[in-house]
Formats: sequence, C-alpha cells, structure tokens
Amino acid sequence: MPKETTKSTKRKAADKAEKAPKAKAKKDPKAPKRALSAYMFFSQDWRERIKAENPDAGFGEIGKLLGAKWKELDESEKKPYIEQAARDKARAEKEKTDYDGQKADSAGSGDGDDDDE
DNA sequence: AGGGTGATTGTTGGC
DNA sequence: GCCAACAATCACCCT
Repeated sequence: MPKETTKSTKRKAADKAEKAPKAKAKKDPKAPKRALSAYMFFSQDWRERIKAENPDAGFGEIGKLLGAKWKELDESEKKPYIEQAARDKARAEKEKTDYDGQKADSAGSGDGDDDDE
C-alpha cells in the first residue's frame, strides 16, 4: 500500500544513491515543472518568523517547527497559502498547456531538440 | 475508471 | 551546487 503520507515516494535520497552512471534520465526535455505547494508559500511567510523566534534554528529545527506550525494553523490560516498555491497551480497549468502546444508545434520539425549530451 | 508514481516546490546551512 | 526533514500537490501516465 504505497500511499503513505511522508517518506515514501519522493525519496530521492535513495534514488540519488542509484545515480545514473551515464544514462541521464530525462522524462521531459523542457518539463514545465509543476506548481508550488501551499507549504512553499507558507514557508516563505513563516521562514522569517521561525528564524525570528528561532535564530538558532538551523534546517532540521525550522523544518520540523515549520511543519508543526503548519499543521497547527487553521484552514483559514492556510487558506491564503493554499490560494497562492492554487494560483501557482493555474500558472503551472498554463505552463504545461503552452509546453504541450509548443511541443506539438515543433513536433515533426525536429528543431527544438535540446541534446546536451 | 481507477490507481500510484514520480516529479516538483521552497526554507536554511555547511562542504 | 547539492543534500537533508518538513509538507502539499497533483498532473502525469498506464492498466
């Protein structure tokens, strides 16, 4: 039942251990990237507060503290962050839309082929 | 129609 | 430049 909450999929740590010897994994050549998550906006706003209250807090502290606060916040508190996330999502959406469109446009022409190998 | 997978996002701080 | 916990996400593609 691989569908936990944390530490499960996104574990690039173990993946990075694999390290491609030469075959560079390329899902999408110009991957339009995804969108940010509420956490990103939340952290941007809280990071200063966290450090303000924990100037000694390094990464782990801030990370855990941040997440703890995040869950402490109410939906209304996260709402503004979620809204931003939603905004970014729409942005990423258009990104892919255009990416898909431009991709289909150059499809066949074989021009925009970024081969860095 | 449903499943789950992976990829991505941002913070800090040291080497 | 990269990596690490912390969290969300959710678009992506396949069977």
